[in-house]
Amino acid sequence: MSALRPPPHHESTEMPELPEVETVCRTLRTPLVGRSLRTALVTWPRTVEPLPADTFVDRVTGETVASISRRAKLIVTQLSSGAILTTHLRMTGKLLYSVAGGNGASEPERHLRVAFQLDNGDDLEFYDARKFGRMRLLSPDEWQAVSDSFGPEPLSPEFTAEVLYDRLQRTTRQLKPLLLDQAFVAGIGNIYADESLYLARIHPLKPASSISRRKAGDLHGHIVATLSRAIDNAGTTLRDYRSGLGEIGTNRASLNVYGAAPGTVCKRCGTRLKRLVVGQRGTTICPRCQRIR
DNA sequence: CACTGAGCCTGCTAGC
DNA sequence: TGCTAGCAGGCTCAGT
Repeated sequence: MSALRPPPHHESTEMPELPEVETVCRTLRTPLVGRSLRTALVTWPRTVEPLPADTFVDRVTGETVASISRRAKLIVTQLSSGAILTTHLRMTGKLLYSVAGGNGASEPERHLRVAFQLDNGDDLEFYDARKFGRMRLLSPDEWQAVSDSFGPEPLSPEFTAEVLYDRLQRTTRQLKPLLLDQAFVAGIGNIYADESLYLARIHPLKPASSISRRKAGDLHGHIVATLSRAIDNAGTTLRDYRSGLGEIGTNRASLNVYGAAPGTVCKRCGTRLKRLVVGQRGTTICPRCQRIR
């Protein structure tokens, strides 16, 4: 048993969350809308399941991209036939536009899972080292059901402090796993959950229903501000994340706790940050600013 | 209902 | 230097 040995430090990797996915959508919109898909190639069939790869290819070939938008962490590509192509990057997925001939931002070819050639000769390529990412082709009804399964968009007008407070009142679940639950609020992942809780000075294990109206207001403000700032900075790149054009995001400099090296101290009070596991996910807090009670 | 753990995957790294 | 065990994590599903 080596339980007494200090846990090894693994450099954190970012996973695309709302700001990163939003950035991918924005960068792909201009080059992609109006283009048609001349060919499609699936090199890892599970990426497009439950459809068989050949069915996916048949259905998508010849389609034209009508629009690109984001819902939760999904890139939503509306196709001219009415079908909807959703892309979830999960951990290491990258959806990259690459100009004819050029390799998709020098990604290793062995990580290519799905590729589309466009009618102008350019390519749209889905790379994913870990193979957790998914592309799904849905009917409008299926898409509606998926979209309805998500909670409110945190940057939409409907997500007010009062709405958040009301939703928090209805459950005793721990705050952090709740924020990560896409049915509670859409698009938040490990980075922005930790950052928002830190800024609002709330312990990640606090029961949701114990949050006061005032604290809920703080949390709401910090969620909105944190996500907005990250979008302004084109997302957070620690290692893998890239925009649709292969660019890194610069939001890393704005992070307070996520990915902090061991020994890092709180910017507010100088206390050594603490790493814990909440809901099976690495979590960094300031033990002084974020008290259970 | 709230929570836990397994499974999906492979790149990376600590530790030998 | 070279090898390997184990960690990283969004999401789904099964079990308590």
